[in-house]
Amino acid sequence: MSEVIALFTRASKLLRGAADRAVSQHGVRLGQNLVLEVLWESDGLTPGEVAQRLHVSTPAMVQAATRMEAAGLLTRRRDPDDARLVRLYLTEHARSIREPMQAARAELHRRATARLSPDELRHLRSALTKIIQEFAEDPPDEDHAAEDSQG
Amino acid sequence: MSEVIALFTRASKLLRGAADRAVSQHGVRLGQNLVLEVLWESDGLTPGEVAQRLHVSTPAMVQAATRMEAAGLLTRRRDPDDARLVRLYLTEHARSIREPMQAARAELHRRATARLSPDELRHLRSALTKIIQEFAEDPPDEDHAAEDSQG
DNA sequence: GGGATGTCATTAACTAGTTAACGATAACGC
DNA sequence: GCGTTATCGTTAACTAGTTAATGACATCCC
Repeated sequence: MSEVIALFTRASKLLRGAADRAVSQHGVRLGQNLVLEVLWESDGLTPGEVAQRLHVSTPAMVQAATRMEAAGLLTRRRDPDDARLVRLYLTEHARSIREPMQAARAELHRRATARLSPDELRHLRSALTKIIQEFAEDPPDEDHAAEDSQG
Repeated sequence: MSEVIALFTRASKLLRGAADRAVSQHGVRLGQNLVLEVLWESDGLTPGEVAQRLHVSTPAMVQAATRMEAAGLLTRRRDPDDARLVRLYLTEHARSIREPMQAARAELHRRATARLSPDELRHLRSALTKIIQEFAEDPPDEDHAAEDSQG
């Protein structure tokens, strides 16, 4: 049908597949690397906090944590001050793969934008941001925002 | 991180959620409407054929067919000429919701592109097509292609 | 015509997400 | 201090996708 949403779906799936293959080389599954990226920045978050940052439900994060625990990527520890809370701590191994994983992410980004001119890339970011704004209640994650700044 | 891939993922998820809510009103789940759209056009395809058109695996389509059969949306019938094949036929009910479902899809499209100028929309389609070309072995579904023709 | 090969759908086991229900623990009100 | 309420993580049941293994049926070739 070649309409925007169909193109979007297709591109999204292809990107997802490429990302999965990329991170799999380091024994990590797609989605797990997003958790890693959050915890590399701030270790010891709770499942709920990570879920919120990744825009997924808490149960999804709990299940991911269980798998990642089994894979030796993180450990759960009860918060000593509030026994309702669980805190997620990365293992030494998870910290050790930070560099190569980030290199893989950079390479994926390079490839995704390979056929786009800087101008097209700027347009794309702008369009994506507008779509996000249309559908999100929360504003679209303005770390150092993409708005119209041609970073 | 506000980089293109992150924006992409976020937009994709939001679009997916909006699409799910839209089709749910008609008792259909996300993904099922894609199957419906294929079968509305050509009823009686095999699971493998539908899977190929939707770029999903055959088992995924088989499972979707099972759920859709349980939901009264389609029936399976063995091909009389080749007993390996199963053919999927829509029920009367599935055919009856074609119009409202397509209206919902149009509305979703309208909303997704609400904040984009025609020029931005054209840029977006072009960029998405280029990303698809970068990652797909198959060319990106050229029904009446989006390439650079400013339809 | 009958055995090797190919082509289907299906099942199994998995990742990954959802909502709803549950259970433990804090925190608040009195 | 103790019951109610709120806040966590977890589990359960589901949709939706993947790859790998099965099994039924065609086809090819001899």
